[in-house]
Amino acid sequence: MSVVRERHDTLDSAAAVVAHVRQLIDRGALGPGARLPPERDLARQVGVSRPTVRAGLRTLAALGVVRSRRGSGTYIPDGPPTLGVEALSFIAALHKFTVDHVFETRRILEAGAAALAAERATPDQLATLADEVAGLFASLNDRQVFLVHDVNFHRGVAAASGNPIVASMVEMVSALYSERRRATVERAVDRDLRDAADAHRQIYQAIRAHDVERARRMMNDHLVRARSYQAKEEGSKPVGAKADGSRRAAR
Amino acid sequence: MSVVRERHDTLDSAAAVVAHVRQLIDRGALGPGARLPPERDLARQVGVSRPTVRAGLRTLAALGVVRSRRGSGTYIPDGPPTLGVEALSFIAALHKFTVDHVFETRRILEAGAAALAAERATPDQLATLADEVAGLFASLNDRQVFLVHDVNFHRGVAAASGNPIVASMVEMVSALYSERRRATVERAVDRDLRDAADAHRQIYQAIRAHDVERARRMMNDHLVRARSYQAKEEGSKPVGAKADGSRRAAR
DNA sequence: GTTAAAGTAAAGGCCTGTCCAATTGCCGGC
DNA sequence: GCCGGCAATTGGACAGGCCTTTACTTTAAC
Repeated sequence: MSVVRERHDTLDSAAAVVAHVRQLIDRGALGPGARLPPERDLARQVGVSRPTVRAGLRTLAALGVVRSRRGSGTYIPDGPPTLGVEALSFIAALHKFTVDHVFETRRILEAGAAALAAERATPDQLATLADEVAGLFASLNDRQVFLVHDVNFHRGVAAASGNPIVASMVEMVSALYSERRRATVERAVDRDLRDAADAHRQIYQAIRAHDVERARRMMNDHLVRARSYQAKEEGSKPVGAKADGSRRAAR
Repeated sequence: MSVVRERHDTLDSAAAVVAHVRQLIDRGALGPGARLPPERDLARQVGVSRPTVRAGLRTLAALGVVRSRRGSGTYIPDGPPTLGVEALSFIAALHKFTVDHVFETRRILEAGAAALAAERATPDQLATLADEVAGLFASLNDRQVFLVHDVNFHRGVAAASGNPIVASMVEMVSALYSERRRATVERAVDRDLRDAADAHRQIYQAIRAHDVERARRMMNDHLVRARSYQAKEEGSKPVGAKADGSRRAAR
C-alpha cells in the first residue's frame, strides 16, 4: 500500500529548463547579476520550444531566481537574497492566517536575529544601528520618517545577525503587514513613539554589549508591546486582504 | 524624473490571471482542495489567450498555490500550508549559503516553536510528542526508524506551536538538508543516539510542564549539539548541491 | 571632435492555431 | 450489477508570427 508513485506529477518538460538553469548555477556559470542566454538560444540548448522555455523561466521568475526585462534579457537579480512575499501572502489568504500568527513569527525570527547580532555584529553594523536609533529620536514629530528609521533599524539587526537566511525570512514576514503599519504609526501618540525609540535604544545597547540574552529579551519584549499596542486599535483578525502591495506602484 | 513609472517590470498580462485567482481566493470562491476553472474558461473570463492563462497558472504553481494535473484540472492543494523549498534551495545555491546558516535558522525557528508549544500545546499534541519520544527509545538499534521518529518529533513540536507560519518555515528549512541527515544518522554510534533520545525527552517534558524558557533552551541546546556532531563528520561548507527531492509522498 | 538624433537589430510579451497525452466518466455489452 | 472500451474534457507542448521595448550603432548636426 505504500508505493506512492506520484512521480509523474511534474514530468514537465518545462522542468527540464528549470533543471538546466539550476545546473548552470551549480557549476558556477551563472551567478547574481548574470544574464541568461536568450530564450531562443535556451530553447535550442535544452531541446524544447520557446514557449516551453518561457514556461520554465516563468517558474524561475515566480521563485525570484530570475527576472526578465523586455528588450534586454533575463537576469539573475543582484543584491541581497530575497524570498518572495507572494507565496506567503497567498497561503496566508488560503489558510486564514491571523495577524497574530504573523507577528508571532516575526517575534521569533527577530529575537533570534538580535541574539545572533549580539554575538557577531561588526563595528560597521553597530554604527548603522546607532545611526538609526538617533534617527528615531530625531524624528519623533514626523511619523513617516520615524517609521523609516524603525524599519531600517530592524533591517539592520537582521543584517547584523550575519545570517542571510534569517534576514530574508524577516524581510518576507515583515512585508506581510507593512502597509497596515504605515497606517498605525500615523495614529500613534508621542508617548508611544518615545517608548518605542527607547526600546530600540536598549536593544542596540544590548547588542553592542554582546549581551546575547538581553538582546533577545529586549527585542522580544519590544515586539510584544508593539503588537499589543497595534491590537488595541483594530479587531486583530484578518490578514487575507490583498497585501500584494509588493509592487511599488508610485503612480 | 520624479514620477517614477519605472516599475512596469512585470506589467505582465499574465499577472492579471494571478490577480484574478487571488480575487477568487479572497472572496472565498476558492479554497484548499478546490478546483480552478479550465484554462480555456479562465482565458475567456480574464480576457486573455490561453497561453497567457497558462503562464499565470505556472506562476501560481511555482508559488505552491495551485497544482495542475493533466486531463483532470488545476487544483488548490489540500492539507497543511506549505512553503516551497525550491525558492530557498535556489537562493542557497546562488548566494553560497553554508550549512551553518541553515542550521542556525532552524535552531532559531525550532527554539521559538518549542517555546510556543510550551505555552499552548493541546493534550492531543502532547500525546503525539510522547509517542515519538517512546519511538525514539524503542528504535535505538534501527537508525532509519530512529530518524523517522526524530523528524516526526520535531514536526510535532512545530505543529504544537499552533502557528502554521512557523511550522511551514521549519519544514522548509529542514527540507534543505534532509538527505544529508539520512546519511549522518547511519554512521552514528549508540551513545549519540541515546543522548539524542534523552534530549528529546527533556524537550517534551519541558513542553508538558509549560516551562517556556526551559523548552526553548532544551531545544536550542539539542540542536547546537546535533550541529556540532554533524560538523565533526564533514567539512561543513557547501549546501549548493541539488537538494530538490522535496515532494512529500505520504498521501 | 564631440554630442545628439535616427536607425536597426535583438530580446521578451503575447497571440492564433494545432496537435498530443492523460484523465475521467459515460455507456453498452456481458 | 459489473467490467471494459470509447469519447469528451483538460492540461502540455509546439509552430509561427507580430508587436513593444531596449540597447547598440551609425550618422548627422553643432
